[in-house]
Amino acid sequence: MPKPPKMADIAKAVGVSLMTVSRAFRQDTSVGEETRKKILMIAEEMGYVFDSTASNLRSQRTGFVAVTIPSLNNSNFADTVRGLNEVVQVAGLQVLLGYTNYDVDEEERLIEQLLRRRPEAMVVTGGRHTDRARRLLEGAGIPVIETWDIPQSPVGYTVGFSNADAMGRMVEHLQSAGARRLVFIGGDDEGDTRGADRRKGFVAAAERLGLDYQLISVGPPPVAIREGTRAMAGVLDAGKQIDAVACVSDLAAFGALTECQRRGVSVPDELMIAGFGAYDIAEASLPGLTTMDAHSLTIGCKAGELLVALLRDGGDTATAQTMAHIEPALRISGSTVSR
Amino acid sequence: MPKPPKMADIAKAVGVSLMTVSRAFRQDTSVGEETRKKILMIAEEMGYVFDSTASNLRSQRTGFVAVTIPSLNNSNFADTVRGLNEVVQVAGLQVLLGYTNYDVDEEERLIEQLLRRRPEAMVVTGGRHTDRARRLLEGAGIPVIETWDIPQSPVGYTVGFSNADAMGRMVEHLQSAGARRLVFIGGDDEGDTRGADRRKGFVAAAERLGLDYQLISVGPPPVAIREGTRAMAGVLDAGKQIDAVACVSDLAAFGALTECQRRGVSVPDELMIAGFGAYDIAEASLPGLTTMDAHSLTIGCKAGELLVALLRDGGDTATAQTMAHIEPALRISGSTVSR
DNA sequence: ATACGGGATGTTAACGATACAAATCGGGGA
DNA sequence: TCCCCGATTTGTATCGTTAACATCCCGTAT
Repeated sequence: MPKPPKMADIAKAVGVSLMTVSRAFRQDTSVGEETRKKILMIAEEMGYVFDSTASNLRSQRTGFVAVTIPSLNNSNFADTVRGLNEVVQVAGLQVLLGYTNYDVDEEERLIEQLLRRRPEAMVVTGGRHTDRARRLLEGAGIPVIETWDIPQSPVGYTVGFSNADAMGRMVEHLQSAGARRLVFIGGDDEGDTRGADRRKGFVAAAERLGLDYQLISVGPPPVAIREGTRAMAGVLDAGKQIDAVACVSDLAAFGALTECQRRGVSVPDELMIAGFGAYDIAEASLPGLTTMDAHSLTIGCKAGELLVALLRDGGDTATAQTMAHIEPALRISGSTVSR
Repeated sequence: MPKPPKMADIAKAVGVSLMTVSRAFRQDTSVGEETRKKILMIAEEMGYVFDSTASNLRSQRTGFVAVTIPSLNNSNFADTVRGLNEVVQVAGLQVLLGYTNYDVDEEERLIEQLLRRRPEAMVVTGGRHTDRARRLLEGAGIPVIETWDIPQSPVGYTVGFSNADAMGRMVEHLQSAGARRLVFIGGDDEGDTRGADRRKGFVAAAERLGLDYQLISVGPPPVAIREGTRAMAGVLDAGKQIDAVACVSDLAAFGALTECQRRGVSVPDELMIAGFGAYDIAEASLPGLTTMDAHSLTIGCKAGELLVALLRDGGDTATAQTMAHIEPALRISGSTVSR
């Protein structure tokens, strides 16, 4: 098999210099209309495919945006990545995605792995990192955006909200709907700071409002439908009288809901159920799930826009605010309020 | 800000040659135990981060695996990517993901975009491509794997199944469960060959078995919960007597199911509903959804294993079969059979 | 003692594009 | 007619790493 052609080969074939070919492949540089057309035509004929690896090295620009998320499945992060992707791809950037599996050590490995690729910006989920990960991020010399959290001491930029406050508002809603004895269903806190914050917010609000409460942990995140079902079964088996269940995610809430239905427990009349995240299923289930819309997609879009602006201005960071707050919205539906 | 250190700087600091540093960062090359330890220590101290862009260029290896999928949201492909990712990442490969949005022209653009990054292998969803896309894939000189389909004339390797046959089996199941008048709910075929094949399989089986049927299209894919709800509403409004609804995906089936429940139509007694894809929701809903498990995760894993093997052997393709068939499994549940 | 082998290290020249600076070419104004 | 200007094109060095080959050192077989 013959070696694939490179720019020099095109140049020879067309009868121009290497540099002219190079510029013909870029948008804005000055090349004669004729020349460019000819070059592109011959390149296509010869089956030339531009080699970014060389370009990346020489220009010191990769067009990569590195993104770390805990998990793609059973989580809102997929939406965030989608929003981010849509925004950055029109700017000619390519997302490099990595999964931390809710583990900060894994995150550290991942961040180092990704930084080797010389991304031009880094978007991470959450604000808790190992010391080394922090050092790596700070030393990388690229914009860093932390999402889904409001860290106490951010590394760089932030696009997020307070998970604790959001869950607190949910508890307030449950109280105002008449609930006095609550249960929180969530995953292990280990590594999932968002889940942990929601639990903390739940506890804080419940105590502030003088409500009776109990916490249930179902194991490592992500907390999906199955876990919600199991936890609900446990709660109902225990036989303790309760009024409302707040779940760390809509998936768990949906699992809890179906378990109730399976056992003939009427929702919301006998028991209210609340979720988190505004998944599609919250709207579709019967009854609909009351949930907290964290605007996952918007978080991604905002992060993307911020990042594109930062990269365009070339470090002229004055234009952008350091901390974007995306206020979650309470969506009340049939699982906590009779219709 | 001082420029980030490179290998040469480490070399100087440690007092060895550049090459020794380079070797120290790789696994298998011969470097003295002492020397390596010292190099790694000083590198860490100096905050050195390996630069793959240079390595990629010189070694002509990127460690990238390019993957194109129609959509990450509301689809099985997320699982396939997850499986693929898990397998290839232990081999030190990084997935480069792109979304075609169920459009072959978009796919062509994407494939070219991705090939510029010089991936070492390419995994695409489906077997239909533009001529140019095909040419690009064939000329890239890397292993190409088509998934989720069995193309008539594959570009390279295949990991998939016959969507038509799978849906045919579903129709057989519905018939044997007593259904005679069927409805198929799917998206526009435009670009979604998998959906189109399922519809074809539905039609073929229905005609073969002498069943009455009707086809409903709900617009461009992905076909999610909302679309299922809407389509079901349309069917019920039409008032025509039917026995079973087969959906192109579990999400649509779930939407259809909840719409029935909203209207008091008993499933499966008055109407059977079948989905496709074995999403979590199929198991969790009440009643459970009868579905066709296409083994999305397995498809990804198999593709990953194949690809890792191909890359290790360095083109010694004799070891691997060209076409891996992953037989879907029918999962019968409460939405088509009374329990 | 000499030759030999193999592990550890060093030297040089790429990989394929782009930054930067310099050269070429017409054409309009003095 | 000559010079200068902008548009277009060219030449050369270089991005940071690794392949390929050369060298050195030391223990062991002969």
